[in-house]
This record gives sequence, structure tokens and C-alpha cells, in this order.
Amino acid sequence: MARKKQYKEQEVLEKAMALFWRNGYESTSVRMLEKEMGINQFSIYASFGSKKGVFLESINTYKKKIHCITDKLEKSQNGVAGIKQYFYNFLEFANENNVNKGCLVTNTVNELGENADPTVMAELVKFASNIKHLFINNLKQDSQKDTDTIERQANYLMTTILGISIASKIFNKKQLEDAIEIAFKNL
Amino acid sequence: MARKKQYKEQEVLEKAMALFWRNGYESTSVRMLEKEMGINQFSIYASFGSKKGVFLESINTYKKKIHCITDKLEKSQNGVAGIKQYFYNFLEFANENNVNKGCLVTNTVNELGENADPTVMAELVKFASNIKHLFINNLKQDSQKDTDTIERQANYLMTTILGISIASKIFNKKQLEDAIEIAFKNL
DNA sequence: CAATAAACTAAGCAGATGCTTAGTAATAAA
DNA sequence: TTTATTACTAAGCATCTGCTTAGTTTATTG
Repeated sequence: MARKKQYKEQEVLEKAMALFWRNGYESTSVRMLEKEMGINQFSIYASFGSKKGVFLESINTYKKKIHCITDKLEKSQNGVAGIKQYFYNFLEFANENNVNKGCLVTNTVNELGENADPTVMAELVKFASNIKHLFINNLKQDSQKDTDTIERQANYLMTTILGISIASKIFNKKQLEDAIEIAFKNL
Repeated sequence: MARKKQYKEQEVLEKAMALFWRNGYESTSVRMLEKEMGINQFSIYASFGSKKGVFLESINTYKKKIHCITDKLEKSQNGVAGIKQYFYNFLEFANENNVNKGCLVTNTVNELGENADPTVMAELVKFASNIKHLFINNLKQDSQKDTDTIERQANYLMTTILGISIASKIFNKKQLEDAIEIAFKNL
């Protein structure tokens, strides 16, 4: 016995995520979210509680969206080659109209750093450690590597994908490809 | 026939730079600058014109400060080994009380991205291209590399130092050392 | 239909932001 | 000592921030 919502939460979240992805957390205001999501502030707060709430749900939406490439990585059985393919897939994923937006998660880690809300931070760390485990699993597929080597190479790969993610926002395609090609020379 | 300034601009700039370095540009307010620099807003605006003005001068102060390690790189005659040493020197440089602040320049590029003021951006790009040229010069010292290889390796190194710079804010020492050690196996 | 419950609109809140300005204090030349 | 010039203090400006709330509209149930 009540009125129906005039929007679907998943639909407006897609738009919110896109805005956070392009703009970062702090410099995206609730007024901007209003316009982009196409709903009133009241509705934003009714559905998501706070700006932080919208952001946390945006991270979840992001995870769903990136799943198409993390899934490929998870299913790949070709070791290091699969990881390298993931790097290229990520570049395509982060690109929109020839503008590279980087990774929403790493962008946020870098923006908020230690000042990040614990709830947000926990979500970001969980995402990163998931990627690292995918790297480790693929590294294990290459026969002769001992656990110590795998751990060290995984640390290397995490730093490298972080670099690629940030660099993608500034460097051109050729520069990024140079970086990836050399990065995988010796694994 | 006038009153004397009660502060030295270089001294208060050191403090401003430290604050921007820790906090980033946007989330450092003029009120925070007041407290940290120990002078009134009037004095800030009289000396530097705007918050952006303080920041531009902070970048210059940063460049002077980092010169001690870029200088070592410039003077080094041992090719790739000199660059690797620069990576380690940078980690030490970015560390304060076991907190890694990353690089003020790359932090800012990543924070402001395309939205950055053109004057600020030009300053940041100039810094980055200077580092790249230092890398190229050192790569040239290794006899047999052709120009194409050097260009590609320089792109790789720029992405890698970017990754290290950002990663230093999150990862622990061991992880960073793993990353550097493996990164230089590829050269 | 009338009653009720939820979703909407738009105005408004307190606090923070970058920046300015009116008034006062200190200095050095005349 | 007077006067001109600069530096200081602190209050205040308009605008933006995240968030709330009073009042209205829409739908469902009895």
C-alpha cells in the first residue's frame, strides 16, 4: 500500500560508479551524483544511506563489471601467459573513448590512502588480495617454481599492475605496451 | 620605510610541501596550511597569491629536495645499476618515520589527473620527462643497446617507478624489494 | 471511496572551502 | 617625530559540502 520507486537501484549505481571512476571519491559531490544518477538527494539517502554507502555499492558494481576479465584469468591454464593477457585485458577494460580511467580500486587506494574509511579500505584490500591470489595460482601452473619464487613474483606483479593502472591514465598505448612486454620478459 | 616580514618564505614553503606531500592537494585546506606554515591567511595570499600558488612553489621546493638523489643518478656512470640504485634511494627518500609518502609529483598526477590546472600539470610533466631522460642517459651507458631498445626500456622504467612510488604507500619493504629485484632482471 | 504507507520535491541546515578586507601594528625615510 | 609603506590580525564573504526535513504525490489495501 505504497508508492513504487521510479528508478532501479542497480541502474543508478552503474551511473554512480562511472562517475566515481572518472572523478575519484572526494571530488565527486552528492550534487553531481544527483545529476548523474538522475534522482533526488532524498532518494540517494533513502537507498544508500550516505555518500559512502553509494561508493561502497559502486565498488561492488565495479567488481561485477571487472569480473569478466578476472574470470578469464581464473579459468586460464597457461601460467604467466594468462597473467600477461590479463594486463592487456585490463587496459581495454579501463579504456572509454580513448580515455583511460585506471582501476577504480587502485585509484581510490591511492587517493584516500591511510585516511580512508576502514569499511571502504577493507573492501579495497579484499579486492587486491583476490587479484594477488589469481596471480599466484597462475604462477603455480608453471612447473618448476618454488613457493618463495612465486611469492616474490606475485609481489612484483602486483606492483607492476599498479604501475600500469596508474600509468594508463597518463601514458600512451605504445608506452604501456612497451612496459607490459618488458615486464613479462623473464617470468 | 615599511615593516619586515616575520617569516622566511622558503621556511614556510618547506612546511607547506610536507603537508601537501602527506595529504594531497585537494584535501589540504588553506586553514591547514595556516596552522602548518605558522602564518596567517593574509600572509599566505600576500606571498603566494593563491592555494595553487603555494602548491606550485611546494613542487619547486620538492624538486630541490629530491635533487640529492636525481643528482646521484645523473652523475652515475654504471648504466642500469645506477637506475636500480635510484629506485632504492627513492624508497628511502619517500620514507618518513616508516611511513611511505610516495612521490609528491606522481601523487598529484594521480590525484588530479586530467582535471589538473594546466600550469600545475605542465610542471608535473616537466619533472617526469626529466626523470625519463636521466633513465635514457644511463641506459645509453650500456654499450650495445640500440635507440629503439632504450626508448622501450625507458617507458618500462617509467611505469615501474610509478608503480613503486604508489605501491610504497601500501606495500611493505619486503614486497617492494621483491618488485625492484625482479624488475631489473628484465634489463 | 477513504485510509495508510511509502516515494517524491525542494528548501534549508551547519560546517567547511578559497579568498578578501577593514582596521591595527611595525618599520624606515624625511 | 612625523609620515609613508608594508605586514599583521581577525572578522567576514559567497559558495560548496554532506545531509535532513517539511510538505506533497502516488499507489495499495480495506
